[in-house]
Amino acid sequence: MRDSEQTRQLILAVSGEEIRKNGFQATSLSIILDRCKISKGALYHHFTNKHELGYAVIEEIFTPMFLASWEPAVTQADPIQGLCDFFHNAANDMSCEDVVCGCPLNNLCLEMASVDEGFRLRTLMMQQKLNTLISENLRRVSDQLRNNIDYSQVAYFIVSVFNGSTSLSKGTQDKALFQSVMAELCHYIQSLKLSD
Amino acid sequence: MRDSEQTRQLILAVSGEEIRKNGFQATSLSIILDRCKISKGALYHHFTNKHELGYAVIEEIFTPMFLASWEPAVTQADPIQGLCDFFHNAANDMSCEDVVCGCPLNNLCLEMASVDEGFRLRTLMMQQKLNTLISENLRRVSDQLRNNIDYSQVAYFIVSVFNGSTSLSKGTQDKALFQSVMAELCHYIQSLKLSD
DNA sequence: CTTTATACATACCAACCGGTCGGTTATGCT
DNA sequence: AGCATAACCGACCGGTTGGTATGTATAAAG
Repeated sequence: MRDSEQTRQLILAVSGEEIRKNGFQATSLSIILDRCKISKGALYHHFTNKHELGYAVIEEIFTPMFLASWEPAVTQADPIQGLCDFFHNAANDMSCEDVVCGCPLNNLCLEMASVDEGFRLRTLMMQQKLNTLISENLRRVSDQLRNNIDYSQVAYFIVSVFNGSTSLSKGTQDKALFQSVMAELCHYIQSLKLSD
Repeated sequence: MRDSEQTRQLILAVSGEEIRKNGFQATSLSIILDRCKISKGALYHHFTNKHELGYAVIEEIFTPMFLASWEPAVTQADPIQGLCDFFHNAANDMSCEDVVCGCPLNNLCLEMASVDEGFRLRTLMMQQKLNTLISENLRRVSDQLRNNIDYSQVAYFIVSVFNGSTSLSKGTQDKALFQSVMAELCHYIQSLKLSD
C-alpha cells in the first residue's frame, strides 16, 4: 500500500525527537502530525494510544541508540581506556543541543517512571541491559584490575555519574562543567586498575 | 485580613508536593486549588501566573530544603566522614516515596531548564550555591587530602553521582541499587584522603 | 471486474488547560 | 461609622488535549 512501515518509522523518528526535546507529557500529538504531514487517523492506525507510541519510541528508537553508544566503548580490548575515550569524546563532541536536551532516556525515566508502570518497566530493562554490558566487559579484564571490585556496583556508579552530570550540564547549560565531571570520572575509572 | 501569608505558604507547600510528584507542566492548577480549598482568584491574587508560582516554589521550598539537607554534612569537623554518613543515611532512611519521586530539584531542572530561562537560572544558582558549599568545606580540610584535587570538579562529581543515582533508583524503584551506588560513592570520597 | 482488507483522511467530541474578570467579603485606617 | 483596599470567589473564555466514529482511497487477491 502506501508503504505502511515507512510511515510508522517516520512517526517514531519524529516522536523521538519531540519527546527528547519536550518530554513525553508535554509533547502533543498535533505537532507530531504536523511535522509528519499525516492525519490523526494515520497515527491512531499505527498506535492504539499515546502511551503505546511512547513505549515504541523507547524500545525502537531510544534503547538501541543508547546501547549502541556505549557498546563500542566497552567491547574493545581495553574497556577502561575505551570508556575514558568515550567520556572524553562525549564531553568534546557534544553539541549544544545535546547539552540542552540531555540523555533522552534519562529524562523519560525521571518524568514517567513514577507515573506509568509501562515506562518504568522499559526503563528498568534498559538499565539492566546497560549494566550487564558494562559490568561483564569490566569483569573480562579483571586480571588487570583491583581485587575487591563489585562490578555491578561500579557499573551502576559509572552510569549514575554520566546521567547525573548530563542533567547538571543541562540545567546549567555549561559544557565545561560536563567536561570537568567527565575528567573526574576518567580519573575514577583509571583508579580501578592495578597501580603496582 | 484572612492571613494572606498563611494562604500563600499553603499554596507554596501544596504546589511543591504536587510538582515533586507530577513535574511542573503536568501539575494542574485545579488540583492545587482543590487541595488548598481556595479559588482560582485566590491563587492569581498571590501569583501572576503558573511560571511565577513555579519560581517561588523553587526559591522558597526546594532550594532551602536542598541546601539544608547537605549543609550539616559538610560543615562538621570531618566533611569526608560527614558526607559518607549523609549518603549512608540517605540510602537507608529514604522512604519508598522518596525513591519514587527522586530529587525534586533535579527533576525540575531536567524538565524545565530547556523550556524556560527562569527555571534554568534558578537551577543554575542552586547548583552553584551547593558546589560552593561542598568545595569550600572540602578545601577547609585540604591538609588531610591528596594534593592534586580540583575541589570544584570533585564537588560537581559528587553531586552528579548523587543526582544520577537518585534518577536511576527512581526509574528502577530499587532501593538496594541506590544503596549500592552510595556505597561506591563513599568509597570514592574516602579515596580523597591521604592514604599514607 | 469485483471483493476485501489495509491505510489513511476528516470531522468531531468531551475534558481539561491556564488565564481573565466582574463581583463580594473581610479587614485596617481614619 | 465610613471608606479604601487587600483577599478571595467563581463563572467564564479561547485554545488545546487525547481520543473516536465514520468515510474514502489504495492495492492486492480471486
